[in-house]
Amino acid sequence: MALPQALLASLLVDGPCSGYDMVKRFDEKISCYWMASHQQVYKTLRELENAGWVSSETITQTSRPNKNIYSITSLGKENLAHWVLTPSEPTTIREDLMIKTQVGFLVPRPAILDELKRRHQIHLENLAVLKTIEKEEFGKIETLSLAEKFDYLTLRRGIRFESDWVLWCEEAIEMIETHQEDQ
Amino acid sequence: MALPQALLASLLVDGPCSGYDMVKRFDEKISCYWMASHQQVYKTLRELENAGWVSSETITQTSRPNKNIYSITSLGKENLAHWVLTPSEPTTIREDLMIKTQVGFLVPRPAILDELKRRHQIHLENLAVLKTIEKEEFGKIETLSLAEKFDYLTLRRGIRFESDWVLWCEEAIEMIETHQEDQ
DNA sequence: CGTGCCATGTAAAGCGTTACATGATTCA
DNA sequence: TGAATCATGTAACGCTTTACATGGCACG
Repeated sequence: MALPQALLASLLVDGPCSGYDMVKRFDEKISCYWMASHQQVYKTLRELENAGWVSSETITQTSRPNKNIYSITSLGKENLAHWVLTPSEPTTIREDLMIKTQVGFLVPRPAILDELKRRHQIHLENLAVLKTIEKEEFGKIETLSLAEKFDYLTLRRGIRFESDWVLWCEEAIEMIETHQEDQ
Repeated sequence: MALPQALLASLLVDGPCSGYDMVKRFDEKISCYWMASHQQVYKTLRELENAGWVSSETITQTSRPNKNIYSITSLGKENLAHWVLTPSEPTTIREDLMIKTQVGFLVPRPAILDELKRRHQIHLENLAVLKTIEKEEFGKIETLSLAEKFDYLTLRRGIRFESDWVLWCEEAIEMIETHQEDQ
């Protein structure tokens, strides 16, 4: 629902960039709270330009395809600020793994344990990436400006989210592994 | 993507029910990991019946509309077990509040603090509901059967999820409130 | 010589939300 | 008398995913 605003926010906080660069930003940092395919990103950037919320400059390249560099306009900034003031409800959740866990008794225990361990590993890796960013970009919290603190808080949400998954996986693995059939 | 399986799982774990009842299950318990509107639920149940994964029985009522009670079939159960064995990737996240936090410096501090406090309250309330279910339905963990433990783990995921939101909101409010402009 | 990166796009199908619709009963 | 509950559905729109498409350059 708020992909346009996610793009505007990135252009504002991290500066102007091309659609291609934006996709990379999503893959790296933004993915901890938003996902988007390249098709969506390119399309939405064009729509934002039609609406006058971003402007673009084409950089002609010889040995590579041309780039369109997008920047947020003052109109886009106004719109974004206005949107920030509207309340937003928590995202609806859709987590396949929870369904699988709920009916885990249908399959052999090692099968579901393998899946839980795989997920544990994925979230450990995601967490490691985010913690590296935390260390490198937000070293001394006290010295951060207000804008940097806001940016830091989004990273903190990602770190908490991944940590929480890691802990749940550990709880689940422990509970399933130690279960005794004799009751 | 996995709404059919979510419905099958509910019919299996919590027993046969009507579309109307299923919507209530979603509102109550399932919502901690899946959301669905009544339109989606009714439609998907009909599709499941066409596929032979559920069967239905119509209960004629006089002073109320008729009910269709759906039950999972053995074919449906087989299909569900097969699906459980396929790996699933973490859900893509889409959280409006994170975008708002990231560009929170665009609006007056009280405005963003109000929104953070509102969210804090929402997650506190969600958490309270889930903890009540935990106490009432899963009192002594050691005595649970394996199937009950699997069911309990999905609830634990919901509890962790809401707790984590509460803690992040507190961290965010603290950080924004105590920030001194003098740097 | 194959794989991956750069850089952008179109088209179709599927999924989800929003709005609209019915109609009796129960409760404040 | 107005609102909420029971019980199910249709229709339109918009968002998201998946598949398909191009074409040169760099690296091993």
